[in-house]
Amino acid sequence: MKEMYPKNGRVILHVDMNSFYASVEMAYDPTLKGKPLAIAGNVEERRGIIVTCSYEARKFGVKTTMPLWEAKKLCPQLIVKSPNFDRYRSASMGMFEILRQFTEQVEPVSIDEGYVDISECHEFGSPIEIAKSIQKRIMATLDLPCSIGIAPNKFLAKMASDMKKPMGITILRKRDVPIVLWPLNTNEMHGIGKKTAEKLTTIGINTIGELARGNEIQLKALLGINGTRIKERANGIDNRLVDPESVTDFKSIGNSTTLPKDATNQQELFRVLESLAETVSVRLKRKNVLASTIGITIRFKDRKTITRSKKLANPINHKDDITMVAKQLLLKNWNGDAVRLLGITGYDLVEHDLAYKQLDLFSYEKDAKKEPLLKTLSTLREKYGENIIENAGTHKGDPDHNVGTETSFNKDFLRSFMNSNKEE
DNA sequence: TCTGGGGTCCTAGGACCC
DNA sequence: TCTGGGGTCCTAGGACCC
Repeated sequence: MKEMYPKNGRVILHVDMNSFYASVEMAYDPTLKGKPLAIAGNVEERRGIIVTCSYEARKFGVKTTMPLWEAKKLCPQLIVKSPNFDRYRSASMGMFEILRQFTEQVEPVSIDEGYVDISECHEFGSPIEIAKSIQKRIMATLDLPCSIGIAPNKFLAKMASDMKKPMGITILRKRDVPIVLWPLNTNEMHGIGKKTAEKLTTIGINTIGELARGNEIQLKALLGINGTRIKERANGIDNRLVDPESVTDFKSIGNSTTLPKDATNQQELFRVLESLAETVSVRLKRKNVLASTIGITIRFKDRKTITRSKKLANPINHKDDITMVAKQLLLKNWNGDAVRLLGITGYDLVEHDLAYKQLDLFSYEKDAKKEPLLKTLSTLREKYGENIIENAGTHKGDPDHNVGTETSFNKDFLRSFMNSNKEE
């Protein structure tokens, strides 16, 4: 083992659940096992696509992202189920709990995959033995299959876990890279999609091997920093650490929906925004954060998609506030064309406690010119009740009307506050 | 009957400030 | 009189992944 993994070398596992949603459904209802099963969004409507499918369904050519009608044409006996995210989330939690039985150095990257740094994990045997134990334990307790890649870094572990499915274990050492990775096309590489692969062909690079030997200046000119990065990866180099904390600092929370049919009616679009805002609000609150930037996504009939966002002076997470900003963004940027999809996303997330701590600091601020803008609408609501904002807005010239004279903040503040979160 | 919904990271231009 | 250079913030879009 010492020879296999040099003293300072790391040992990273990438654990990848096999056709996760479908497997969870099969674990939940074993009569589904061995049958062609697909999980699809919008099953009742015609906009549904395949999210995941069982290996039995794949034999018929059914693939992820394929429209549902097409999948049914390929496989008429296909069993189709709507996703049940609560079920998947709890299976996912079970899976990560098992990984943490070996080490705390676990980094979830999505609901069904994660990295594990087992470099310091000596009491459970060799890397291969650990991978086997993980696989067995996940199968025994959750009835779910997974594939595991073992490598000296994240990139190689990820590439390795993809090589044998289902229930595979693959070791990919750095010295295996020329034989195993270099013959593959660049688009087989994690991090290279259609567009990048196309760009690479314009400078005569088609395989990972050609990329590994590619001209760095040329790659950088073509792809920016990513050019340098993918060349390194093609050479088996990747120094990113396994970071167990990365799950907790999420950057955005959003919700979007493809409308049952394209819409041009403003009231209809407004109602959709209200419902999206509600979901975003609930999710923000569940994670105990507020959003300082609200963005909307509009996809038109022709699939052209635009995003528009507004940075707010004050972080929010109340559904009415999110709705207000989203509606303004829509009014300002919608040209009346038929809309296919609408979405709302909150960015620049601030922890609830932090936002309130800032409030306390600023509640001593008396100088109106220094506008204590860190106060939040939600905070005001909590202190002064649900109607404060609307009332303050309606009672022109007397924003204090419903606040009471004893309150610590002044009209100037409220006015500047209203302005900062309203027009423009 | 084409093509969902959840994200992350990077780039680039303009505003603004010193 | 005819105009630099750097840094940061904000916004929009694109590529990629599951």
